[in-house]
Amino acid sequence: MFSKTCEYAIKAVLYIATQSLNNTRVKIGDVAENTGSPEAFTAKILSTLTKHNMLHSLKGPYGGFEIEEKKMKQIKISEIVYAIDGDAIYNGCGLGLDKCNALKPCPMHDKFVKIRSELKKMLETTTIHELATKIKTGKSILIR
Amino acid sequence: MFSKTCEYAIKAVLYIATQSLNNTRVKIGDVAENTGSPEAFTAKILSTLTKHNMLHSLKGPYGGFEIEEKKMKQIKISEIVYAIDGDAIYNGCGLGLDKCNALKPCPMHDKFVKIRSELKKMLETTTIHELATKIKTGKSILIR
DNA sequence: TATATTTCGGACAAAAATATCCTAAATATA
DNA sequence: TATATTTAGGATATTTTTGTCCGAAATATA
Repeated sequence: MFSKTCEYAIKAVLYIATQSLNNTRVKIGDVAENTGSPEAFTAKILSTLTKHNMLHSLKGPYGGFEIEEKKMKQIKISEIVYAIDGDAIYNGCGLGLDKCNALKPCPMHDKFVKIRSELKKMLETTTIHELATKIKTGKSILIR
Repeated sequence: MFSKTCEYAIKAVLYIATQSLNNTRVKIGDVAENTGSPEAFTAKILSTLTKHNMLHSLKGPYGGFEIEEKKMKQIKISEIVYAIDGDAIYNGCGLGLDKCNALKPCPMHDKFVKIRSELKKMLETTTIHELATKIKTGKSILIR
């Protein structure tokens, strides 16, 4: 569904968010350890997300990553997916046709549109805050 | 959603099916040309599908691939996907957790289960014959 | 039987995705 | 100011996916 990179990105953001809910800033090493992701690769991804203004980063001792509660409530999972994987999941043809639309549809077009619009809606209505809260209250996990 | 290999596989099967509806047996070159797929790679894929007993192949002059109308009506898109991509799309965790289930769910588990069960149902209720007919009647296309 | 045609299958190649390493830049603290 | 810590970013490496090539096997036809 998502690329590995995108899975890491979502998990990283959620881990940082849960820690930010406790006013704790986290280092890359912590993120990697608590999401089961490769550290150096995670660093790249966090850098990208920081540039996209989804995270706040601070260099130096006591530095790390954090995310304001206000932002957690604004940012939707769809935005992370879009920043990392682009719009293929939302707009690409399920059979890989260059052009595929209602006028010249691939044989699965209608069926795909239906599924994907639900996927899209789901991602666009799910906030970081909602998921981070699930983790904080022990209702779900990010690793194992 | 699907791997490139799987996209080629579905398109190839559908092309062969539309031709079989006209009692025409097709060669790999025809398949590649009419689905916009690389020929040698398509050959590999068709070989796999033949082994999975989804297609019938014949070597030699006037040989090629075909699929019985009876089979077109039996075989679902889900079977092609499973043969090529395995069950990750049906059972894998959306965030890539090794173990993710209702008891120890990732934060997106419930939402993913909902989407994926619809995707699964869609793939499991769509037959080759249904889609091949759409192509034959000009309602949809496999290329461009 | 000889030849041409076609799929089959193994080895190999290229491209893309995933992952590592290392140095620079920033910054808190002593 | 000197040092330790941490992110940023470029270069490089590894793995996986996608793709090619070529000879072998099968078979229709002359």
